[in-house]
Amino acid sequence: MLELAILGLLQESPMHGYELRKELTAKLGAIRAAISYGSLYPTLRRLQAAGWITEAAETPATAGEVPALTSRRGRVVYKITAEGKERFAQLIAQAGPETYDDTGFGVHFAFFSRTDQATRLRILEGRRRTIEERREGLRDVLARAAERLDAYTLELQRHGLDACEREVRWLEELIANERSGRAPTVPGTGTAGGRRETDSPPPPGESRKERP
Amino acid sequence: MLELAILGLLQESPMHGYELRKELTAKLGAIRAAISYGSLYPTLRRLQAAGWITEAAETPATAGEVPALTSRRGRVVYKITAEGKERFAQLIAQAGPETYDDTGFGVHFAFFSRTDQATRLRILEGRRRTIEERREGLRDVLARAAERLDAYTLELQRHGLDACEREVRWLEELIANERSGRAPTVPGTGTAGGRRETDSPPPPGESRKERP
DNA sequence: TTGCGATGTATCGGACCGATACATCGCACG
DNA sequence: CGTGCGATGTATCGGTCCGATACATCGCAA
Repeated sequence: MLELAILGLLQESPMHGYELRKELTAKLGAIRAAISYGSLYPTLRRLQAAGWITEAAETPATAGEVPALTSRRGRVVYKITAEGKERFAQLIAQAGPETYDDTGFGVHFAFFSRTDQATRLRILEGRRRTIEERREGLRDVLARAAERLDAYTLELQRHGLDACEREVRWLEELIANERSGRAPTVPGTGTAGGRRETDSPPPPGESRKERP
Repeated sequence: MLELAILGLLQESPMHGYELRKELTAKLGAIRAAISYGSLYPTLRRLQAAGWITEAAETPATAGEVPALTSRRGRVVYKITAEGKERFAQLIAQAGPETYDDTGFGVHFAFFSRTDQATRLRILEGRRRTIEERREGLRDVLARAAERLDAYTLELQRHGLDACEREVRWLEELIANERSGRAPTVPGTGTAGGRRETDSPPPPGESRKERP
């Protein structure tokens, strides 16, 4: 999963580790706390060994103002390679069971703008299936084993069941949206504090400008 | 976390691994998929080495009907020891940062009926704090960095924000309930199919009988 | 009779986390 | 003027947990 996320982010622009972590946290903040360096750096090394990313020289472009005072240690900037882009495309298109668990789905969803519509639909439906099964499991426990469990455990199940039902409804909307045209605008979610309408989402085919 | 859950379950009755996994899945189904044997068995061994659980002979009580046909291999039944109960009490009472993440909180909450009220309150408030911070982070991203993110990523954040707001409300109710008396009855959740009122939860002070 | 699904125990490699260490930079406060 | 602290930045280590896999028994239905 980390591999996919890193490849996806580096496709937007080259970055060094610290920056990568911040972007990762911003992009995936809804699904996981914050990626650990203990995972990040080893993964970067692994990706580099596989030839999917390379180290790029620290750009002196914006650093013109600041002179390279002493010697400028550290700051390893990574960029994605052509093979890396292929790898990303392959990872993003294939959907295994791990694509439907909380983290896996979140990461895939976060890169939906780089995913073709058929795959998006497949993933959304797979996720729905997964959540529906979890929901049924919770209903079973609540209906059949309620007397064996204490009040707190039951309350936990109820809260979980509620979350499942909400997520299924959310997915239904996204799926309907996906089928009937473009743009992930879910009408139900209009209270997010910030303004909506901020950006007019691009039509389904993502704008492919690879020029730097 | 697994350690805590196992100790908690074995306190209710002795079990073998397979059974333990099923009970674990039933009790924690709302927060995590299903515990892996690759975690369960090594943990059991660790707990046994520490002296917190012991192997118990297969009870021949209910097996009176069925004769021990060949030789009855396998089926290692574990039971908790006095030291194990102490360990459980210690783990359940202390609250570190890991007590407030999704899994940690879920496990602690699932054993709230074995937790004293002061600790329950402390944990609920800590969890609320954690979720509030997550919520603020998401709001910040949605308010300040919205133009940098694509429509799908934004939708993900909105969904996450919504989940945070719901959980905070849920926690508020639980906290209010906890303060003002007993029983985790959250009025909002009254549609769970099963009957409530099934068990009258014991008054706040748990019954402390350590005699074996 | 045979074969399949549930029960049951077990290991191995790999992913990811939390703690920790260490170095530089800018700036606020004394 | 210095000095110390918070942000930036790279890196490793031990430990927890997962997913795949292997293997054996039991009851039952085709």
